[in-house]
Amino acid sequence: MLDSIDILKRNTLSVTESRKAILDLFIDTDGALAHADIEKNISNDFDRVTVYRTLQTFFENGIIHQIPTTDNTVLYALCKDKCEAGHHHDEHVHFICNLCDKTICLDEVTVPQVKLPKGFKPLQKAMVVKGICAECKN
Amino acid sequence: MLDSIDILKRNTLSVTESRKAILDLFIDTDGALAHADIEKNISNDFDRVTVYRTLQTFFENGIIHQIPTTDNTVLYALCKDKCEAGHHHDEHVHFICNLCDKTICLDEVTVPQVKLPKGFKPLQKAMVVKGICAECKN
DNA sequence: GTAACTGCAAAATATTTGCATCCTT
DNA sequence: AAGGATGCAAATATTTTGCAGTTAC
Repeated sequence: MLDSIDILKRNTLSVTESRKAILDLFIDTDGALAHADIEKNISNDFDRVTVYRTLQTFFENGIIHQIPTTDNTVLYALCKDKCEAGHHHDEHVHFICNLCDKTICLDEVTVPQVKLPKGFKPLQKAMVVKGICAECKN
Repeated sequence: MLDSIDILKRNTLSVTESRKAILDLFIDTDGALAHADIEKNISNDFDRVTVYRTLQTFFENGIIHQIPTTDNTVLYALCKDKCEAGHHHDEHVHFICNLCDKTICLDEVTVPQVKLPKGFKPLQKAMVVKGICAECKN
């Protein structure tokens, strides 16, 4: 089981209330979170600025990764063990449900290779699929 | 050759200075534009609000499509002929160059199929590849 | 002439920065 | 004790909304 304190220590980050709370929220959430989601769902009230800085720190340390969106937000989701700072292994597909609006990391589904035109050198790739998730299908 | 007036008429939108200018900018740009890019590069000065509303209108009419990003912006790019309002055929790969920072529509590269876990129903998909573009490669 | 588009003003929202204080190690 | 993290205040930036005047058809 994932433990927020473990994760922080493993990344040599000091263990503070806000970091624990935000990390716990990620652990408890089966999906991605935007800044606004965190503000809305966090138990204790932390300063908005703290949330920004915490997300930034987590991202820089490879604890969370970003998911591209088309709505002026950035979504973040927990990285799996293989992620490291600066070298994310988050090339899995992300699924956004049109009904429940959740964004789910399909960790087991890797982004397929794609043949690019001559001269293009791919370094990272991201894939986002929208549709109906397994929960809402029922 | 693409003509802004044609495009507007084809979509039964009235032909105004701002719409022509913004559309011309898209036509002249080999790549995607964010709201900020438009404000920066447009010749005449249009109100910021007009740019927002124009992008919205173009998007709703299927003239431009959105490209997901991880930086609190939305990128827009011209749709090819096959795009129609409400039913975009923009499932091509987008390439973001780490050097020149341009976002390029690889119209000829379609987003590959991907096998999702049981129960997930895909409706749309997007793929963004980062790396070095053919221009910067040299 | 009429409907639609634009610009302006202003409100609402989101993000960043500096600094003093507090907390973790 | 020292460095780093937080909260507050404030500056900056972004997006939305309402309304009056203007323009396209």
